[in-house]
Amino acid sequence: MGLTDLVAQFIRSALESDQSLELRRGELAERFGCAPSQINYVLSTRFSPEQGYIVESRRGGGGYIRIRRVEAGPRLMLMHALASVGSSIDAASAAAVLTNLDAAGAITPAEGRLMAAAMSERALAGVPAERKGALRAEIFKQMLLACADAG
Amino acid sequence: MGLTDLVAQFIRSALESDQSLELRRGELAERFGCAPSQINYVLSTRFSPEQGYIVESRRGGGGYIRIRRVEAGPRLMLMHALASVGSSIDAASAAAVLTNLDAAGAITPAEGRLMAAAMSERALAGVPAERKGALRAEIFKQMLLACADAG
DNA sequence: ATAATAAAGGTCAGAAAAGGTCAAAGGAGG
DNA sequence: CCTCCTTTGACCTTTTCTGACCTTTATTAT
Repeated sequence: MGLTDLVAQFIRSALESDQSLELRRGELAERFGCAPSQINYVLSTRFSPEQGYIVESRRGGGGYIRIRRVEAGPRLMLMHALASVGSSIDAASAAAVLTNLDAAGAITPAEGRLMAAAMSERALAGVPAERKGALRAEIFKQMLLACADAG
Repeated sequence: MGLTDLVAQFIRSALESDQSLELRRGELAERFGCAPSQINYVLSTRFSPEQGYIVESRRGGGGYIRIRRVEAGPRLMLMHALASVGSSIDAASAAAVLTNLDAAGAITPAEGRLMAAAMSERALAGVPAERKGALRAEIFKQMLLACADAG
């Protein structure tokens, strides 16, 4: 497992016991023997708002980084997801939304994988680049509606 | 025996002891003294979904290729369905396939609805008629693969 | 008070480390 | 010779990681 995933795992497990966690970028970097900016990379790729996290920070002496997990009810999350899709979306963002929905229990892991597959670059290869995002959004919305229907 | 079959043999025997195997494309290529892209050729001609294998990969630092054999049962049925889809399919035929899979217990009703929604006329509105069938087939196959992936 | 200094964290470009694609050359068999 | 399967190489995309440089905040010296 790469450094990024190690750090991400460390943070996730810390978030399991406490619902919000505060840390020092420098300390964490030192603990994992990496460049401090690596921590920013982990945060931006693994703890984005789309994935259901809020990250706040403060610079200067006594600075810190605070990470919080945000969760709403399943129903609300589905609606919120539907609204957030808009008229175009890329595969990575869609996957992040799905991760979030799964974590909140709004969809099952199997449903998440299914939807991700339907919208993957692979599935939509052959669609002109300029139309891909819009098509993905349309498919996504139809699937989310089907989910909301079932639930 | 050609290179392709040698590599295929190597992978198959590794899959005999372990049900899933993870490897580095570069390493394998080096071991067999061939171009890395040769590995892709082996995988696509000898370890396709139609042949009962699921291949996943990841690029970038720490990247890998994972190969899994699908055993008999519902999963294999999904693979067969996948093989039957072909390069183009209309919504009605897709629905028929889904009905069969559901009846056979290979997918849940919820998964069926989800897939149907992803391939619905509604979702694919805006796609030129002459491309719609091919796109639906591609999406369908990716979704079936994702289903087989689960578990 | 003000100015300098120290102590955080932020950004971004670029190198490095994988794997992917595709067209074209090579070979074996009919 | 012709066709199909193999094999390669050039070029591409994705993901990770680092280092140089920047901004913000707190503390300390004048």
